Amino acid sequence: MILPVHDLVRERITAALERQYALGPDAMPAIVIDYPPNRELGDLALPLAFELARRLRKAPALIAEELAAALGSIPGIARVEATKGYLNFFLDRRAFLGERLGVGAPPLAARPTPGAVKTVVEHTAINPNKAAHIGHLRNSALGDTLVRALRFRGVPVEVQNYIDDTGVQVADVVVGFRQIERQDLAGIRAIADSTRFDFYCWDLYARVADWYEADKSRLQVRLDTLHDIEHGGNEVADIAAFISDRIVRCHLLTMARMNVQYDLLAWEGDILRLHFWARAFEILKEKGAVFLQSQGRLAGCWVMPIEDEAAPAAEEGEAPAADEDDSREKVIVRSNGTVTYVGKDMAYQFWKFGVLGKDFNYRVFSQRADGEPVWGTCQEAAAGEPAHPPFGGAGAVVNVIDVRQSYLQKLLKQALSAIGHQEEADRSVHFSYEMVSLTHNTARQMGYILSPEDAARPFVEVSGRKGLGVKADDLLDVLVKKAAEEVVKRNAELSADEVRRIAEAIAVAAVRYFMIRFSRGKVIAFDIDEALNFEGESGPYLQYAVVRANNIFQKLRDREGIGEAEFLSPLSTTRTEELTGGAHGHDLWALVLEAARLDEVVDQAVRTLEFSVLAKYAFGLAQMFNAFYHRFPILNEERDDARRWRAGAVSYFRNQLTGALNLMGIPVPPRM
RNA sequence: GCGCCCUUAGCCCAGUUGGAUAGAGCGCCUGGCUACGAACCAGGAGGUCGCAGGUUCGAGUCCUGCAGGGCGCGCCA
Repeated sequence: MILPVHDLVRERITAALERQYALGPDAMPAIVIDYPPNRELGDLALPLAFELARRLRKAPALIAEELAAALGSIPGIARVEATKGYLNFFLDRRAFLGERLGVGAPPLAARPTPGAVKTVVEHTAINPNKAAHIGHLRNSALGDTLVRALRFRGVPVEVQNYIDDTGVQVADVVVGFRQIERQDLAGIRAIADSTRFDFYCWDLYARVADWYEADKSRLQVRLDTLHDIEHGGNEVADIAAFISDRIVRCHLLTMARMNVQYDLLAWEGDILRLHFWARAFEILKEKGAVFLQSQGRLAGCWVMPIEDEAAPAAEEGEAPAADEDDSREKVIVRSNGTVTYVGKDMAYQFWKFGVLGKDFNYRVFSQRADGEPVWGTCQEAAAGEPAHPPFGGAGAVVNVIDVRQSYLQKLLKQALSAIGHQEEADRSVHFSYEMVSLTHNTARQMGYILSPEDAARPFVEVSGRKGLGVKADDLLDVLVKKAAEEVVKRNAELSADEVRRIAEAIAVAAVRYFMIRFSRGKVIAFDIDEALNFEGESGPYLQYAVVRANNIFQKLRDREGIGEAEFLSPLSTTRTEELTGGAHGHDLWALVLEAARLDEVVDQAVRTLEFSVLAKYAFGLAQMFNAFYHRFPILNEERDDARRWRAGAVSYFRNQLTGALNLMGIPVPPRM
């Protein structure tokens, strides 16, 4: 962990600037900490002198030298050099690695995360009417990694999964069962008990689309069904409830394969039945956030004015374009009195922040693999569990939803602001990401016939098409099968069960790494062959690096009967030539320093919601280890001091990369 | 029409609040297994960072304009 060192350096620099140049708190520049291009130049680099040159009317090189002299000794810092205007810090290598291996002085206390308020993260939110597809995997991989990263930083997190059980998607499957298959609840239950129900509905949903297509008048059936579902208390509603319950359970199993878990499932039906919207509507009206439009094409609708932040009010010279009469309004309640999708979302968002003044009832929906309960909202107090944990009431909310929802997410912030909760609006974050498509090659492999329109584009958009797409479980199954073949090739003695478990872990790594490695604003084209290629930059590559490191200590136990901790404990008194001097001291140290940057990288990833930096960091670290491993013998090294320092570096690297993988939800198999 | 995003090697992508010589992977070429396992490593070829201005000691990174591409802007969800 490097951030405590950063903090100490900043603290000392600030003090030195005060002493040397009488800079007050207001004049203090931001202290940037970089890394020099190589370890011979130092371990931390501060371009501070360039920043101060103009203000102090001095050459950067001179300022750097003065600061280096003024700093005095800093615990953990061996020396400070001024080079070409940079202020370069050299860490005390023995103390640094010793602390992190627990064989020397206790490490600097990690700083508390500033503003660590309870954070609600909502992700996944798959329509509960068919199997999860490949696009959902990007959502849950990003969302779950965010959750893990926040918890790593000490932020209390509540993971919610929103279940839209009252929308047209569920209604369509209900229509399919009743109109096409002529099934009643009992018949559907029998199907659910005897098939992969989410797969069954996947196909049925496609058939319903065709059924509508064949006779457009049938769309009236959909409307009637939707109406029945919203009303409740009839068999149609019971069927819808049954279907969404069963499909959600399928989704939870799929996500569990990916090591994704939830604390609470929030059901849209409960938001309706508990009249969350009615309460939110009262608040919106009370605060004047919405008004009843009396004229124009939106007459009779309750609307919210849309702020156009593109027209800055700062320009006072010109009158705002109010006379254009295009001041935009978003319909919240239709003229027929029903609430729109946005309205329901506003009520849910208000509840998340604890500003709605109402709460759900809660029941245990299912059990996670780790034994913890997954809670679900429910309507009836009688059906609820009185002793439930507190839900909602967050200080910050992150909604993980694809970029197409940007407009609506912006409206949620505006609504919070409009009802006088500016702080909640500021802490209402849309974690957006681009879509997942397929490469042409993969689309063909999945049996698509490419239209001329598709062929003209660089990739094939499929997740929006009814009944098309790649099912998440199918993808995982293919990956597991392929991984198992590779494992068997290399470990002929393993049992089928062991191979299966290892292959599952590899498949998870392949998918989760692929979903994380691209920056979120980029459309990614999923390619089966690339995902199946376990060479190069991939999740399995990372796992392999850790497995290799673990094997070293396994060999140590097998050959010499010595445990890892015992082997490393003499390091506090071992001579440090291997670590500090010699021709290759920098190689070993570079690995240690890079491994230490995990906390800094996580910090950056959370700040920018950009988890590709975590993926790339982990990959670079693994590469660095593989090169080191190849170049330097560890157990086979003859000099005892070199042997132990190398093992120490490997041990620390292994701990840190394992931690990075854990943040990405990637497990480390015992062998590969 | 308005708004947001993308444009870096043949392909696919990293590049931190602006910092030292623009980096990986794939593909191509050359070389390396004596198990701390080669799902690996070493080396090579490959660059006008979309274009044009600007700010700065310093710009792939910030600002303005332009071009190409994607997405959004429903009394759908």
